[in-house]
Amino acid sequence: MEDVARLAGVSRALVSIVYRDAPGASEATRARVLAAGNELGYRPDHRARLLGRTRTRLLGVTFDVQAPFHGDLVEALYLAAETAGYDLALSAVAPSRDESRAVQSLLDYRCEALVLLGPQLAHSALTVLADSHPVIVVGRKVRAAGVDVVRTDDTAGSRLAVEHLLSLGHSRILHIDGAKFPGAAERRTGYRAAMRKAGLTPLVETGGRTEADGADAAKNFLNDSPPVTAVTIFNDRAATGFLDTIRQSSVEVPGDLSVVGYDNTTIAGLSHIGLTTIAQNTTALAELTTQRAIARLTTNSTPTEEVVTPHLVSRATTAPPARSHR
Amino acid sequence: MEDVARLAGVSRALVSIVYRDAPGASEATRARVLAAGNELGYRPDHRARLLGRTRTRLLGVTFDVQAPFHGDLVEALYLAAETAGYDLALSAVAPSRDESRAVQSLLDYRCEALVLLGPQLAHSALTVLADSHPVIVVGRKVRAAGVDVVRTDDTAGSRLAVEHLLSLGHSRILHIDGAKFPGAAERRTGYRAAMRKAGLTPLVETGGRTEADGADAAKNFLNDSPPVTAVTIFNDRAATGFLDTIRQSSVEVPGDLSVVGYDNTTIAGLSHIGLTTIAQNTTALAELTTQRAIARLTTNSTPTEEVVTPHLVSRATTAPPARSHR
DNA sequence: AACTATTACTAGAGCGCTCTAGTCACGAGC
DNA sequence: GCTCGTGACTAGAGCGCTCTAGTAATAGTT
Repeated sequence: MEDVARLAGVSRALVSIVYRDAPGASEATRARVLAAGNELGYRPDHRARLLGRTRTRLLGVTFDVQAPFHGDLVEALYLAAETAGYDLALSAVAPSRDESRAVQSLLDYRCEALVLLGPQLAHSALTVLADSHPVIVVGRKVRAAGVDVVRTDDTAGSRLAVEHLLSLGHSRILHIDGAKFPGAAERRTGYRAAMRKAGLTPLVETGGRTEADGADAAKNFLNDSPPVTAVTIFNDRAATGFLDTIRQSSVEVPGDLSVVGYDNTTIAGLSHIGLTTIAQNTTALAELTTQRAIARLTTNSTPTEEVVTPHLVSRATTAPPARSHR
Repeated sequence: MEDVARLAGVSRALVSIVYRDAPGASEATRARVLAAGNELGYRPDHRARLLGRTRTRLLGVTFDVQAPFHGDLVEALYLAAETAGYDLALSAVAPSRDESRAVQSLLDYRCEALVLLGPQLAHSALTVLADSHPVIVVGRKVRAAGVDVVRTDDTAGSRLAVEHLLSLGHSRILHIDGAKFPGAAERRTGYRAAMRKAGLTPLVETGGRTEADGADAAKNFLNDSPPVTAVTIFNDRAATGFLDTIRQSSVEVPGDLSVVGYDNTTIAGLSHIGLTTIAQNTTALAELTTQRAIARLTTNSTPTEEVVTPHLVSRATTAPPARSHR
């Protein structure tokens, strides 16, 4: 920085002004400083920059390194944060690295706010964190004090799935749930409500969130062969596992059985899977997340719960029920 | 820090010593300082820490947010880096965020070394980076000047796949390659070499790295129905796409067709997929990567190429060829 | 001509640590 | 009794920025 200042014939402060795009420098010198900087290959030291200023404008994000949906969200968050003039610090959650570890490392970097993607942390832990920092939980409905929540309206999402199937003519619809994972309860509720509203009896089987969980559910399904013509499944990962197993049996999809997933991850859209699914609006989720974080940081806004409406993406795994099953 | 020092009745420097676990403090005061720190909830500011010290001990890692194999590697890297006393900074690569962006942001944080997972950067770009920092490329064979490479012996991996199939009695084996992606050339070469060594004629079809690429290859395969009894595929993602499509046809796996993938990602091991695959040793890759980074940083070691031996994981997608095909 | 505003710029403190160069006390060695 | 070494501790500069307060010069007002 010193060198750039010298080369451009200005003070260090002026260089700082130019590189921050702050007012207080004429166009001429601005150009001169940037030219000097380029010549010397100068790039401001991000750490020092953060140290010096009162606000770090750093958003800490924890994500599951194995969840494709988190990948989509992270990408959207980069975009949203950048346009708002904030920076992202990533911290991965993995089997050998739990969430509290991930969060601690973010705090050590003095992130101003914590964005937790589908966290499994206990309510108490969330409350403790929220004491000292704005905490934005994404994709999980929590009622922890002082915590912002940005999530998809999962109840509505499940309802959409059921309504789609109803409109195709199905009436015997099974739901394979996500056990205790974030969002599972709401998706179960939405399914039940939509079924009752249609005068039908809900039927729920326990599932999970991974492909293996979906495959297990499929095995049970093939064993029990319940009299259903359609299935809504907790998420796309479980749905692909389910599909994969079902397709190895004599049951045809969507001929004998329609299947609806949830999340609209990249994998659902692949032509050979062609999974009908409920799309979460990652862009909206990401934008609301950064908006909330910034509101909490810059105004005395109190935590809110933002709910984003999902929509259905119809692909190849749903069709009217076969005649024999009607 | 000031407060902790005051409470413990020592100087700030002493607090620093204690928190760095550096020599120069008696056990008694060490305990006193830590107690004071705990009471005040003190955690050293990571940014300031990095600024003050000459070495940042920060390893920058770029990874693809959608590649499950990268997820596995990142997890292993956290472990390896931590035991070596280094810290990790993650920067995601995504469709809307290219590698040079990801790398720049790491440099702004003054990472000491760059770890690039399966980078697609041009040789020239790598060389430029390597001019100013140790660069460790993981999982791609590059011959760029000054760049360390840590990778799996992909030629050997492909050979393992072919030998496994040969030992089961196959002789008509097709390879669906990974086009221009990292590792594709070596895997193709290994396949060809193993086939020739067995006196057989290599047969290669163009594939890719995603599930969709694998599914496309499967469609072509079903159209052309080449006279083969086994297929080795570039990676697990493509292999699952391939399998998924094949399983919807009348072709039985492994009855009519054996399939071998590559990477041993979590998904390959799922019971319903049961993909026979070539396992890369992520732990070894991660350890060698940090070792190399540290060697480059602390000694005047010149770049090397470290090659890790893969092994075959036999699951349910391979079996002896059906009689009709022999 | 004397005043205030505004623009362009600079000096220097401060962010929260680390680290070098010390000081001080105490015991060992001759 | 003197030096020397060692372990425990401290003072204060420095890391590379930002930011407040201030100066100098020019323009606008009455």
